[in-house]
Formats: sequence, structure tokens, C-alpha cells
Amino acid sequence: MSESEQLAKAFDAGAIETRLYEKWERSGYFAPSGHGPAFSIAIPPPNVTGTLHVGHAFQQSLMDAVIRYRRMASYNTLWQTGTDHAAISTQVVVTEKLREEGTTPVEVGREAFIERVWQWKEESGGIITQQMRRLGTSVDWARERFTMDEGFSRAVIEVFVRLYEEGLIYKGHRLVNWDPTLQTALSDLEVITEPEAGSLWYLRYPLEDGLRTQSGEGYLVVATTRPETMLGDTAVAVNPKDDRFKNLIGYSVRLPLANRKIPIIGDEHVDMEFGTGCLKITPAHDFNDYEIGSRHNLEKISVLTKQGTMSENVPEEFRGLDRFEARAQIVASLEQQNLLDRIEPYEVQVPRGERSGEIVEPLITEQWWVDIKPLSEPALKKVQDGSIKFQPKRWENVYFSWMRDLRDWCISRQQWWGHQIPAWYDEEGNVYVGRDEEEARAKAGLATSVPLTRDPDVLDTWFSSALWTFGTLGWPDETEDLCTFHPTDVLITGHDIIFFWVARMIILTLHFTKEIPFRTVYITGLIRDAEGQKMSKTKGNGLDPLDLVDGISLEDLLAKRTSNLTQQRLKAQIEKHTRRDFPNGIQAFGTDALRFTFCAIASPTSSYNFDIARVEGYHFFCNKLWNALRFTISQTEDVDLDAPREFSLADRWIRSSLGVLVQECRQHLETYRFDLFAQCSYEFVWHEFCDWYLEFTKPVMYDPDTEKARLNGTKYTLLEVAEIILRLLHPAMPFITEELWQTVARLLGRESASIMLEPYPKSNDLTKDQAAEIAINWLKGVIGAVRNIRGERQIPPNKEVTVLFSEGSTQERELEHENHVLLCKLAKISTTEWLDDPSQSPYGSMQVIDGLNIHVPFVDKQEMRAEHARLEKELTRTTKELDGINQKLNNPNFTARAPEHVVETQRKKAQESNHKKQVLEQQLEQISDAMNTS
RNA sequence: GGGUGUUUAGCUCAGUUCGGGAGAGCGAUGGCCUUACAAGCCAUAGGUCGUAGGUUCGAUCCCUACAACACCCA
Repeated sequence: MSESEQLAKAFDAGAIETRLYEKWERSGYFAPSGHGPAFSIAIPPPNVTGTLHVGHAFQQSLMDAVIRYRRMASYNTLWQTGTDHAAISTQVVVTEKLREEGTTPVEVGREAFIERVWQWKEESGGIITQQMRRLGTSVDWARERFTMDEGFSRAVIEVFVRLYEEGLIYKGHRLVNWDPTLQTALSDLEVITEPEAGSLWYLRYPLEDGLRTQSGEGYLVVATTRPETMLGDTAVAVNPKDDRFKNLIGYSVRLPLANRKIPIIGDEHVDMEFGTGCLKITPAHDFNDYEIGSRHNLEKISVLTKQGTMSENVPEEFRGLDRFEARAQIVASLEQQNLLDRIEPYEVQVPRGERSGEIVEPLITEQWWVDIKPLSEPALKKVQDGSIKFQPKRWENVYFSWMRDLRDWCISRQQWWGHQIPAWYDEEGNVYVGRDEEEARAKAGLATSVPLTRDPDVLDTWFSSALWTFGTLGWPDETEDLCTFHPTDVLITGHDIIFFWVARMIILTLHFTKEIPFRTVYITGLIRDAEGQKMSKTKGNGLDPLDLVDGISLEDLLAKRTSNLTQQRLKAQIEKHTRRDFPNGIQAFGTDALRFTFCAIASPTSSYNFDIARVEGYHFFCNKLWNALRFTISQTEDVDLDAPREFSLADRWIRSSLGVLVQECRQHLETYRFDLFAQCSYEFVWHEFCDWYLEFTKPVMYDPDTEKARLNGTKYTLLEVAEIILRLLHPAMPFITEELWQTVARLLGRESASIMLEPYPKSNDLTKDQAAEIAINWLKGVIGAVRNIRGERQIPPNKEVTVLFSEGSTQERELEHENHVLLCKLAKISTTEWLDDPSQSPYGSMQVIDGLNIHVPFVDKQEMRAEHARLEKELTRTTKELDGINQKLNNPNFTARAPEHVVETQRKKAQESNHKKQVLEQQLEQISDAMNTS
């Protein structure tokens, strides 16, 4: 069977992808070559127990395009991969599993629990890495790291100890986000604040010392969304500019129920417009109030326990009540005492724990903190001076705004799964920090007889992931990898973690390695669903990238989206939307199509509404490429590489155009404009190579009389151009290009184990040929004109026409003569003729290109009416165009002030339009006459 | 309240250092199974470039204000 017969008639992605990937991985092609300048990327480590979502697939497709490009461009490339232990979400999953078994973490104990988590990690941890393989990611699996690995953990402990020794880590009581269900502090990122229906309670706080307000009341009214916190109020604040209340500053009110005297203070922060203009201050339960409290040295009274019940610090009647029950009772008591002014319905911003769904409480607890401010200065500078560049640049502002307003970073979590804090306590509660217990004792000179207990808490996951770029390369050892591949070149990630990850990486990496972690931060846009909604599990509008690759039935998609829903009430709606958006499920588009889509939508805008039709379009593109190569291979199987070759105009033209494309592709990949890369390569492959060049080769190939050298020249060009196209596209579409390239390369006598080890195309191999470009562009124009006439007159493709030319230049006559065969084949022309006198032409349709008249006579007179209408339309358009140009040219300001070349262009256009207009008028007149006489 | 972004064809989006003819894909319409591809080919229609001003000989592009939407921060 011949090579081309072995290729399926239509591209079938599923048939090749897994096989090729396995070969690449087995052969070790993803590892650094060891030659050339280094280029490295550290992957944003996904959650080890998670699954791939569209965001991952998007980012990884771009990273893979970059790394494959650099690998082909002879760089010593490393794409460092790995996963993150994601403390809380993993622990939640395992806790849930235990619950199903009828037990709890406390019952099984810490050690056994952690053992279970490792088990779970082993079971499920392979899912995401398998999914990555399906996407074709060329990460170096041999170097895969996990944040809980021994080596990486060592780096984490090292950083903690050093920061502690430098006095940059301390332990203290401060306000944190507390999840009463999970019993741990949370980072801001793990708290999702969303509006919910609630109330605004207006409470009366009686004034002391018989004072009255301007309006004569003996009390102040404060508005609150959380009345239960009033028991912890330690002041009432008003704006010092507020004429209603400013004279009360310095006096006091009596806090109801708690029966405490609290001061009225003045603070600029108070919004005079909001509520009553009087703000109750609860420093122990609100982040803003905490700040105000610190400014005014207010007492911080914690009225809640870690369980979310009322604490010892409240009147006895409320102690031990659940916070929401307490709310009801407090409101009732106030009402009884006539201290409840009114209640208004209000949309409250409710903070909930991402994992638990529980309402999170700001609570003062003892935690470990990093004093981040002293570390921030160099990190700020490296972005200011351009050592680290954000792309798009505007994201730098987000970074700056965060860096300029840094707060101490809470790094401890009340969890078991994670890096346990290397701190030990003696019986008096003194703390000893060391790389291990032995070191901690040694540093303090403690005898082994002194009993020590280790701090039970673990570190924030972001603390360890901040060390990702250098921790994965062997730090704190001065490894060869670290010297070679650090700093990394580009970080590709989403904007949502600029604060949590990107900034902290820059800070800690600079501090510990004196190097930046990466040179460029490429921030991808956010992919939303078709309606512009953020994709999320709870909304059930997310897409599994592999469902776009392999396809999925509607039933399976529905099942996937509605299982494990946290909010059952959404089920019906999710089902409705899913049925509407995917009535037939999702077709299998293949990895290459999906990856090309991701490249195509990676423009500098910040969000993109995902349109599945786009994936389908690039799926068709894959098929187009496949068939173009099938044609190429079928035509060139007998190519003789040693025989003499002569190149046609079309051969010279396609090589010349390809040279331009190569340059553009390289530039776009280097500047991370994946969208432009996709756009120009798509355009070239489909609309230059397929639409024109392949058609140009057919008359040469199919004509048995074609000269040997010329036939050979065309075959060679066809193969060569196809081969280069495959290498050009490979970074975006690794599978299809590899599959096709193997055959093409064999025909060209340049066999190689894989396209991914081949050099990326260079433009200097493809000489610019202006003469050929001019000639072919002329030819395309003439063919277009004839096709236009054919289309308008609905002349079927199998019916050949006669074409008459007039008024062209001698150069055009030569071009026509030279390309006569191509012209006739592509425009379905039987004969052409040049008229010396255009008025000799019989009735027919006419098009004008650059002064050349192209005339197609009527076959019968019935076509006249349609042509008359077309000419009128054309004349209107031309007249309008000409008027516009003339308006410009008649403006003396334009001719005087506009640059010479602009004016010249307009003059030339005016001339052309004018000629065209005359011809059209003439034609119209002729046809009108003919219609009247006949 | 502060900040950022978006607004271009029916839909999803391009439109780049420097202001000078509004583009693509999908969809629509008409004609074609023409020996790579009907997942295709050929052709056609469709836009007051969010609104109002300003700068300029000339504005989708630069400036100002406003509107709608999205996101971030407080």
C-alpha cells in the first residue's frame, strides 16, 4: 500500500494521540537536551488530588507551545512539572471518606490520618498527570516534584527556620479568617464573599451623662448586619467632619446588654452616608474595626469561640449559644428594652469558606506570621526596573497595589496534612525553632530530658509554593540544575493568584537566592462560559477539557455536572442550561484542535467567552491540514531528490510567502502573542497553501506533457513547503504534525525519530521573491474577477467561459501569457483573447482591475437583466468611493498637510476608481441599449 | 467609595511600534459531490466601531465626560 493510501480519508485524532505521546515520553524527548542556552518554565503546580479544568488546559497549552518552540529552536529546555499538596481541600476529602466509614480524624489519630492522606494521594494523584499527558504536555516527568516530597519539604523547613532566625517570622494573636467547621484559619483566597439576602439592624445605644443628639434623642443609632457582635463593641465611631455628631466625640454611650460604658470616637474612615453615620466598633470581629481599634487603642473583646458559639466574655444569658441563635436572642432582648430602632432588608456580603461553605468569622487567634514588609522592597524594585515584566503590562499595577499595602502574612493552618511547623514547646510554653527537634534543643542548650512537644499546625500551602521555582531545582543545595535553569524564563498563570503566589514567589525567591524567579509573567485571560459566566463547579457550567478532546454524550455530561452538587436546588437549572447549550452532547474534537483554540483565543484581553464553535472550526482545520498533506504525499511519493528541478512562478511565490510567515510565527511565539501565531499560520495554511498553491500544482501534476525538471521542481516545493508548515505548527498542534511529518520527512530523505527534535524553521532558508509575488497576486486578482462574474451569473463550475481582456499593460499581457494554463484551469476558462479596442467587445459582464478590463461575454441574452442590476450596484459603490477620495483631494488642507505618500496613494486610487467608473457607465449604457432594442 | 478592563457584522473575537482603505471564524444566502478534503469548493449579503464632545487636513485608534457590563480592592 502506498504512503498516501495508509492515511485515513479523514483525520482521526483518537487514533494517533496516545500512541505518539507514549513514544515521546518513553524516548525521553521531554528532558533537557544539555545543549544550547537554557530556557525553563516552572509549571504552576496543580492540586495533586484535583482534576484538570479548562483554565489548566489553557495555561498548559500555552506553556507547551512555548517550550516546544524553544526546544526546536535549539534551547536547552526544561519544563519543570509537579503538583501541590493543597492542604485544606485534600484534608477535607479524606475527612469525608473517614466520615463515610463512620470515623473521624480525631478518632484515628494524626499519624494514621496522614497515612490515609498519602494513600489517597497515591490513588487519585495520578489523575491529573494522566490528563496532562492527554493534552500533550511535554513536561520532564522524570523530574516531577510534589510539594510534600522529602527534598522540597527540606527547602520549606529551611526557609521557615532562616526567616525565624532573621526575626521575620513571629507568633502572635491577631485577627484571621476563621472557619468554624474546619477549625482552621483560611487565606483570603479560600474565602468567597458573595451577596446574600440579609438585614440591617438599627440599634440604639443610650448616651451617657444625660447627653442628647442635635435632634434631641438620648441615644445614638448604629446599623449592623451582625447584631451578635455588639457584645464585643468597644466604641462608637463617627466622622469628625459630621456636623450631626462631632460635638459628641470624647463622650460615651452605654453598651446595652453588656452594660459597658464605651467611648464615642472620631475616625475619618466612617462613611457619613452609610447607615446612620454612627459605626459600632468591634475590633475583635471585623477587619476594618480592628484597624480603627488599633488606631484608637481600643480593647479587643472576643465574644466568639472557635466553635462559633458565644464566649465567656458575654453576659451569662448568652454564653455558649450558637452565633445565629445568639443573634436572635440579642435582637429580641434589645427589642424588649426598646433599643431596637428598626430592621431593614439588606443585601449582605457574606464570606464563606470555599471548602466548607460555612460562614467565616473574623476571629482573634494565635498564629504564626511572616513580617513581609521588610522583604518587599527588592521585590517591588525588580518589577519597577523591568527585570521582571508582566504581560500584559497593566497587571503590574495589580502587583504594585498589593506590594505597597502589604499586611503580615498568616502562615499557620490548624490542619494535619501539610508541612508541620518546625517549632517545639517546653512545659512552660517556651518556643524552640530548628530544622529538627535535635537542632532546636541544641540551639537552646536543652537537655534531652526536657520534654518538648511539636507545634501541631502546618504551613499555608502558599508558603511552600512560593519556593516553587528554586525548591524544585534542589535548593538549598547549589545544584547544577539550579545554576542552569534558574531564574526561569516565563511564568504563565491566571491573574487571580498574582497576590497569593506570584508576588510571594518574587519576594521569597529574591530573599533566598538573590535571583528573580522568572523574567516574564504572562497573565492569561479568564475563560468564561458561553454566557460570560465564570465557570464553576457549583454553577455546573464548567467544562472538562478532555470532554472536548474525546467528546461526551448529553447524558454523561448531565450526570457529571449534577453529581456531588453542594446546592441541590440548582440541579434543575443546570440541567436546563446544559440541554440548551449541548443538545447533542459534545463531539470529539481532538487535542490538537483544542490546543489550537487556546492559542487562538490567547489575546491580551482579560476574559473570553468560550465558544465551542471555535473548537469545531479548528477541528475542521486539522482535517484540512490532514487532507492537504494526503494530497501532497500522494503526489510526491515518486519524487526524485537527485534529479534536476526547475521552479515555477507559483513555486517561487509560495516559498517567498512562507519565508514571511516563518518570521511572523517566530516573532509571535517569542512575544507570547499566541493569538497572532494561530491567526497567521491558519490563514497561510488554508488560504494560501491549500486554496491557491495546491490548485496551482494540479495543472502541473496532471499534465502528462509537463517537463521533467519542472514537475520535479513542483513536487519538491510541495513537499518542502508542507514539511516546513508542519514544523511551524508543531508547538500548537503536536500530534497531527508529528504523524504527518514522519511520512513527509521520509520522502524528503530526512528521517528523524520525532518532529519535536527537529529545528524550528528559519526564514533565511526561504528567499524573498518579489517578482513571483507580484505575478501571483496579479493572477489571483484576475481569477477572482472571473470567479466573481461566474458566481454572480450562477454559471456552474463545469461550464467553461471565454474571457476577453482589454486595455491592460504589456506587462499584464506577458503575465497572462505566462500563466495562461493556471488562469484557465482555476477560473474554468476555455479561451482568452486580447482586444485592441474595448468597444469591439460583445455584450457581457465586465470587471476592472488596476486598469485591466476583464470581460466575460453573455452566452444568452437572458443574463443581461441580472448583469444590469449588478452593474448598477457596482457603479453606486464605485461612485461613492470616488466621491470620498475626491473630497479628500479637493481639501487644500489635506494636500498641504498630509504626508506625500498618503496623498499619492489617494491620487492613484482616484485614478483607478475613475477609470472603473467610466467603464461601468459605458457597460451600463451598452446593456441598456441592447435591452431596449431586443 | 477607589481602581482596572470591556463595548467593532446575527454570535465569538482580531484590529500591534506611528492616526490615512473596517477584518477573521462560525452562522446566513445562492451555486456546485470539479480525481486532498461536503469536516469541502466558489461566490454574495451584513457594521453610525457604546453615547456626546474635543484635538487633527483626517479618529475604531489620541484626549475629556457619560452610560452599560465584568472583575479587583476597601
